Amino acid sequence: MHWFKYKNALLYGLSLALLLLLLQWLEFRFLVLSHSMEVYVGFIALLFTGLGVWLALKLAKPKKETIVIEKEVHIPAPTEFTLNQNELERLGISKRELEVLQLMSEGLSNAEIAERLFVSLNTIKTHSSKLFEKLDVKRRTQAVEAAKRLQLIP
Amino acid sequence: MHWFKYKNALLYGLSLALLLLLLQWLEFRFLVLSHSMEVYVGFIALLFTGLGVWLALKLAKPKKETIVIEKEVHIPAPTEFTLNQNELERLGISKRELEVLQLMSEGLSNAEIAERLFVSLNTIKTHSSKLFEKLDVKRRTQAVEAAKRLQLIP
DNA sequence: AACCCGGTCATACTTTAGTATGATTTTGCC
DNA sequence: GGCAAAATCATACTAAAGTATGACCGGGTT
Repeated sequence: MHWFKYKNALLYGLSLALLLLLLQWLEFRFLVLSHSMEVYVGFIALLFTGLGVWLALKLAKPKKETIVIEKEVHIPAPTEFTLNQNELERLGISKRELEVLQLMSEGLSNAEIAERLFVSLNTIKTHSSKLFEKLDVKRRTQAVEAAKRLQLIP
Repeated sequence: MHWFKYKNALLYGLSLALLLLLLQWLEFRFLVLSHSMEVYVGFIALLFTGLGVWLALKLAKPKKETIVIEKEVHIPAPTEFTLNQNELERLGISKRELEVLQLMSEGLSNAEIAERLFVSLNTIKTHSSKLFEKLDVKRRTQAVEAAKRLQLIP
């Protein structure tokens, strides 16, 4: 049924034809009746002005306005961890101290951490004490809390 | 300077006046030169059709067609916490024990937890000992780790 | 060479955490 | 009312955590 595409064109063509016919008739009438030329021409002008307006309104392409709506989508995804280097430097936390912090957050005891890093228990105690100072906390549990908040550990 | 409002109206009025003048002149010309009526009227029709189109395009409110595009935006957002009741029951963890667990995860010491819950330090020790058993861990840091993994705490 | 810093370790001590055991009270439930 | 689980508390102890202080070493800076 692709003739639908031409429906409008056909309609306009017919309308135009009808108008021309009307024009002919009017011309005849006015000439015969010897009415004034001005009225006739005025009428034509009015008529075709109307036609123009109508055509324009019908055929004018609508302006497309795109509205982008941002839709929030909650992704339970594991926001991949990226270390906050700035905070590290700001707090003056060294590489070794960060290692200790990470193992702490995994629930290891000082003794286990010492074993992992091949150093003595006392060394780990020193590291953790300095860490608590730098993180301004009192206990390892608070240290883990703070470190996670500051993006120092996952 | 409110006369600006009528600028367009004035402009259109003037244009119309000019057109009428042109009309008069054309009429004179065609009548004097005895040109055919049809050509004259056709010209008028064309002219005013154009005028109509122009008027319509100028004055009509532009048709707007809104296109809505939904754009997905990833929000690293606060994955809202929902307690895992199943795990709680499976491990046989009581309400009170869960409370203690939560305060533990906030980095509170046993003494501080006792103060918060208006009970003795020994009570908290008992609770935490039972918790470690149920969670199959040895230390509070591991307990917090495990509890977070099992969705018992945020 | 003198200096600082990070890392290491030790000793000595205090505090907190965690275990074991037993007892009493509270509470929900049949 | 009586039972069981939960909650409370105590004593006594061990283990771990945390503090304070001082020392040593090696790499990099001035």
